[in-house]
Amino acid sequence: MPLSEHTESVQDYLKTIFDIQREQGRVATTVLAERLGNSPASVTGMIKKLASLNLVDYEPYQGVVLTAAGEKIALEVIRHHRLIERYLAEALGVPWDQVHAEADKWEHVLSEDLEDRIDAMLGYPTTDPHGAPIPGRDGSLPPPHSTRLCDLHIGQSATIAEVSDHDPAMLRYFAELGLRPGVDVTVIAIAPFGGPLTVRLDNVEYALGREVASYVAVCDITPASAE
Amino acid sequence: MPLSEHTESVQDYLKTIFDIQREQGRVATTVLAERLGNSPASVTGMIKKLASLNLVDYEPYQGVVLTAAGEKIALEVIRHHRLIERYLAEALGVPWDQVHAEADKWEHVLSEDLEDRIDAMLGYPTTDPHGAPIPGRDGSLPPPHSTRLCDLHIGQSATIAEVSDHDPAMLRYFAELGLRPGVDVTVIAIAPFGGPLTVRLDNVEYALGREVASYVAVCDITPASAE
DNA sequence: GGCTCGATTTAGGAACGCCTAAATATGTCA
DNA sequence: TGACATATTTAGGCGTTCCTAAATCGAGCC
Repeated sequence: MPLSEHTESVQDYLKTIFDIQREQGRVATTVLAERLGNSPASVTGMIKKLASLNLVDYEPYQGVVLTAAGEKIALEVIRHHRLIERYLAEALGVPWDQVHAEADKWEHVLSEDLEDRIDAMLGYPTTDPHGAPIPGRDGSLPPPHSTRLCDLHIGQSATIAEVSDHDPAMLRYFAELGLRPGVDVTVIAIAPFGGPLTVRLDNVEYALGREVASYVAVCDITPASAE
Repeated sequence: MPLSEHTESVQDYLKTIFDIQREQGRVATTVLAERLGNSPASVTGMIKKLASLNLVDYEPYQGVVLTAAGEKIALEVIRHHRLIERYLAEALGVPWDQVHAEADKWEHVLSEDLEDRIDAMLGYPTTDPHGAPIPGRDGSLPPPHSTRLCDLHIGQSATIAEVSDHDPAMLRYFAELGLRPGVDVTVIAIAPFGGPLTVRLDNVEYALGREVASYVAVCDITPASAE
């Protein structure tokens, strides 16, 4: 059953369930409600509908998990979303803190034909501007990054793989620092008692809050004290 | 009141009312219903809503006319639509018989910011791929073309100004003929009793049905028998 | 083992945009 | 002028998605 047979609401629910599921496994009603900005009661109603469409497995009081069919649709929506983000940034110069909001609207009206044209025009990209992977047309998606910037030890270097796109203000902050996917980072110091990390980016040192650093995923990590 | 404060339905109604009004003056319920693919009863309901929003002047049993506020919104929607059509054709290579359907979906989710970026990227175009004028940001729009291809006399030449985009199959036919805005055309013969016109396009002669020729607007007409 | 608090579901309802069927207005033609 | 055909509106309803308020479940704590 193609994407377009489902309402925008259904698509948004599936996309959001997929995201939460990646982080937390089973998806609780309240968590979903909060992420979507709806009341828990409304979410229960929609969940029942999704269950009757066999898009989620629903256990009352126990939350939901996507079925294979639901996951397939979620991945199509996410593919649209990330491809559009990439296109907006690359072809139209939209700042990276704005592409998410824009893509949230566009993703629901993108035809398959246009999706293919955009994909080809961009040279079949594999990540969006925040470093998040773009699912393949076949629904393939690499596993999430296992290491965050805040997990590194002093002296370790790594490459920025992905930054969270949930807060536009944080994205503007990252942009100011030059902290973006593909850039190398080295941890210079870690203050005790949950204090800030000192990192070097492009030969400049910055102090980053521990929480902010948890929103940055890294890869290609060097062994500790390589420096 | 900005565009985005109105539902997609309202935007579609206003856009369609504007189009019909240009051709026929006051807009009858039935005509609007047919163009939108809705039942007349549904249209009456929506018309009342538009009237209560002061977007149309409604006289029961007499149809509607846009108010200044309604016209402003209609022009914004049409600007979005035609700018997107142009963008799709030019930047993404979408065939001109498909841009209309695609734009009908995209027009409702285009932010002002993105509108400006697209406008600039295209070099502030004044027409869409079918030759229809793109309203200015200020709502300005040139008057409709006064002459159609079927209005020309034998021997007259003119330039194609605009073709109707209502039928994708007809657009594909026009594309085959090389009949597109900006191309010069000369009327070689006109068969009697409503018969076909023979026209020359790019040094090739074609016979065109009278009705088809009525869907083509022309400009820069030479005096009769210039040839 | 009962209690209580937070999470979740049920109940009831609203706005929107569409529908069909039935009633009513309009305008034209004899 | 009256009757008919057509255009239009009214009445009643449906599906979707959301809401608030009230009931109910579940799990940890005393």
